[in-house]
Amino acid sequence: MVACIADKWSLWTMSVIAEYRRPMRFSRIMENVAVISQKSLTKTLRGLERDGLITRKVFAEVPPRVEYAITPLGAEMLNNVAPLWLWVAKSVHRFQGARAAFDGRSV
Amino acid sequence: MVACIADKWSLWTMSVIAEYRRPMRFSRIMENVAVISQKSLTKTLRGLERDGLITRKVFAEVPPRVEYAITPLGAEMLNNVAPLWLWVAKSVHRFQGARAAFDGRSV
DNA sequence: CGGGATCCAACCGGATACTG
DNA sequence: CAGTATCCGGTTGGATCCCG
Repeated sequence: MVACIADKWSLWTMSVIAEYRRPMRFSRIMENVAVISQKSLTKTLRGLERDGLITRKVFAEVPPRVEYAITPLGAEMLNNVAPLWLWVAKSVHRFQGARAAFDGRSV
Repeated sequence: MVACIADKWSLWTMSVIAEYRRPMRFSRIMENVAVISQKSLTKTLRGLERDGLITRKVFAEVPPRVEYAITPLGAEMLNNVAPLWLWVAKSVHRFQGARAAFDGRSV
């Protein structure tokens, strides 16, 4: 549990919902998380909801409408992940350098 | 790549090596990461070495000796992960609360 | 539209056995 | 001691079909 940090899609999905700044529908989320399959998105959203990071609101309409939104806990988590994410982005070249050296040394 | 953050064992392994503050042998690492299998530890260490987060030094002795140590990049990464880790630890009860509410509501 | 159900390939990680 | 090699069950995630 709380796999939302390590999970392949969770952080990306959360940031998409958070940046939208208003309730977001399933299909719109799927557009923005791009290559995710609908099965994985469903599973990811359920997990996030389960952990209290997003809310899920179903409207009894035809066609159905379901809206997702970030919770305070979710927003707080994103804020806490941000610094690390920025550091990684800033340091990517160092990882790549190390990787290249490693791969090259045994040629 | 740079899966070292999401990976199941990488962070734990890194922190064990870092806290040891001197070169650490394979078997000692395995003792401290407790339940890890030796296969997974080997794979984890190789990945960390590949990303430049730890060093691996092999001594031509019998029996063999291999020593691992944290690199500056590795130490820096741990420092950047620490705040998030602390926040998660501090907030675990909130996740648990959300989880309990979610599980209980559909009974 | 927002899924659920099913099938399937790929991968992960543990257990065990063997080795230089 | 520090791995490598093999097997194997469980999970992940995509693709497809169906449904209210």
